[in-house]
Amino acid sequence: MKLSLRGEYALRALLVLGLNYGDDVVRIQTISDQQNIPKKFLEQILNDLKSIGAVSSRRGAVGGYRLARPPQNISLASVVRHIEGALAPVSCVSDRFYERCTCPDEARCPIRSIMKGVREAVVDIMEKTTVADLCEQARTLAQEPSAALDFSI
Amino acid sequence: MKLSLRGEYALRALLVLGLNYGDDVVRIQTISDQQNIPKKFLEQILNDLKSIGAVSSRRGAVGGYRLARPPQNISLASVVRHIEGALAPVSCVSDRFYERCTCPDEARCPIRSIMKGVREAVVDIMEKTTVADLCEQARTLAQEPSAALDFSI
DNA sequence: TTAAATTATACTAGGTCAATAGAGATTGTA
DNA sequence: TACAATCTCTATTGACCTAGTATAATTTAA
Repeated sequence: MKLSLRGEYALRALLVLGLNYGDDVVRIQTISDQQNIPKKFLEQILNDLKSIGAVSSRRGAVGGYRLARPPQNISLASVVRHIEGALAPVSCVSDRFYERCTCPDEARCPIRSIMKGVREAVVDIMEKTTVADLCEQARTLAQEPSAALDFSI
Repeated sequence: MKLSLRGEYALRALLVLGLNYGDDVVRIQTISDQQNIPKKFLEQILNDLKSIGAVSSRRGAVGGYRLARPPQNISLASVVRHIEGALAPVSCVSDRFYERCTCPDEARCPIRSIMKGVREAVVDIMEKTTVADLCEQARTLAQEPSAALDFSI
């Protein structure tokens, strides 16, 4: 049920780009340093994010990456789906990655009906959360005195 | 974000055993046939489920498996956690499989706070759903005329 | 022209997944 | 007792995936 490191890195990179939205491009090296992500690996990931139009890049001496769309327009669901595949725990309840499973009768499978619920809960959150929400949350947390954080959940 | 086949098979096997709860033991072969699960693979899985006290077995000529506890006492969460590991999408929000991640400041990580929500939603469902619920749902769906199923969701 | 950056492709070590294989232990029954 | 049916246990396999690393090419500003 876990996200790969690749997916996690993608979100963290988008967060950095989101916080710099409107400014100049951000170098891979900068993101790599700030977020402790191996640079060469990050290159691949950012390049990959171009194909869904989440980021765009400028090459050359003062090159780097920026968000290709406003941050409130990039949902976590779209990013994770592209990098990880289905959000659903089993592919027989996935909307865009549907695959028939080997159970005797899909329509009467009780596991399937439970998993539909799980999928819906996950999709709900990931679909409505955007890079803009991440940025807003980051700014809020940054102002919080560190003492208060110890008591959160 | 997906369950492995191993985990799916485990749930399907438990469903069969749940539907036979109170009766005699069920042979691996029977479960394998009913659910289209490779027999040798299923052997491993069932054996594994013994270690969390979900099932027990009888060896020998009329051997087989049965639930070791009442079905309402076996949560999907306990099974999936044992077979797959964390229910959380990132290990820094996992309760029993916690691992620090590489982000610069965990306490102020906005991705983390979103993922906490995802984890909670998943855990909520998986924790409160038991093998008994699967069985009940299976019986309900079995009575449903097939025409009605086409219109579900 | 040079340095700094992205782009592209290929490679790799290690791990996981989904089995399969085969020998062994246990038990009911003829 | 012999035997057949069953679970038990360990090992192995091939395919694929993960998390990178390596290298060379291309683009661009100064």
